[in-house]
Amino acid sequence: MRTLAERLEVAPNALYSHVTSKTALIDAVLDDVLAEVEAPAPGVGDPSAGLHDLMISTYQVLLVHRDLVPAYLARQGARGPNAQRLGEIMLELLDRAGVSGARAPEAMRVLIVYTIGFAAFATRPPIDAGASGPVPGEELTGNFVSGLRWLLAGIAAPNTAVNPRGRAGRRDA
Amino acid sequence: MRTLAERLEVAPNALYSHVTSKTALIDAVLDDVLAEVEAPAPGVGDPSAGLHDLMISTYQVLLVHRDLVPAYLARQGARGPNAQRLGEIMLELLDRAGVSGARAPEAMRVLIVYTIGFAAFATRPPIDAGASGPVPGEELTGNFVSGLRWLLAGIAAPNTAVNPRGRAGRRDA
DNA sequence: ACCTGAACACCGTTCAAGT
DNA sequence: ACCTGAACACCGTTCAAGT
Repeated sequence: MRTLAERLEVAPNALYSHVTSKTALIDAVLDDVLAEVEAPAPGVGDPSAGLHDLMISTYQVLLVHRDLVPAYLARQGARGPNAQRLGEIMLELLDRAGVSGARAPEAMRVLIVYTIGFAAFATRPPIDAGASGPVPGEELTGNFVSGLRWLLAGIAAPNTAVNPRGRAGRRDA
Repeated sequence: MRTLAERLEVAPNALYSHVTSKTALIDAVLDDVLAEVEAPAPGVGDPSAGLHDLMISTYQVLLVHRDLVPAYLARQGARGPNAQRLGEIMLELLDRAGVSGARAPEAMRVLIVYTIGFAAFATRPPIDAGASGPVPGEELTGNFVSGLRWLLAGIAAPNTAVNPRGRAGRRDA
């Protein structure tokens, strides 16, 4: 807060005329950033591909403020208006991909946690405060995409549960 | 640090005779906790089931110190001896599950990020500091397991890539 | 509505000194 | 080897007061 105030050339406590707390500010910033996520128009295109693109866009957008992401993850991706909008889009895509009922919110949460988790993971410890090369964690994007595909493949598969001790998976029968 | 020192009934700076920094302490604690993860003996049992059980055990063990997990995630799961041991076990299981070469470390990282990410996500914001019911986030275990199964199914599947624009996935041809 | 100075109640960490 | 008192350089936040 003090650093931000310095950058705005005001006293630190002046910020509290605009924001109730640091946490609320971070939540607001992250949700603001989510406005830049490129979401496919509802009802058009392959839903699986739509989910694929949506999560990748989310991942890349989160990387812009990657230092704030861990806090965001711990706060369970505080639901701002933009996060809410993306949630609705995800459910629509999942529904068209054949994932509905109790499985839908589960799949959504898994995709969200995976994506935010990877963005938080990409956060490099501040080794060199000066150098500002390409966005760190960008090298991990390929890894993120691989996992995303595995996840989507598993979600799309009818019931390919990898059950530990025999007994084919049947979660909703 | 000051709270810990109080609990140990020593001055805060006394801790620095045993630990170089707060970050190092957290890393050590988390790695210590990882010692409790139940890992299957190498070479025996179904590797897919082994991975399944290993990640679930890791998830549950991390929940014990769930408030430290977000920091741990941001530090990329700092590699202590126990984390290293688990990594080797994972690679062995992946190999026996038919995942080798460049795909193996990718799959490993995906599984780790997913697991730590979910544990970090399970962290509840401290609403009620007093009440200590069952470990929070325990209700999310079912959701975690669902996602884990989807992930393992996707990893195990030969090449069921969900490619955005046609063109069947072939990552290592 | 938006800012300020001053202060409160904290942090992690270092340093010199003790035993 | 392990501890202490004192201090440094910070935090986020509140409060009363100014315009």
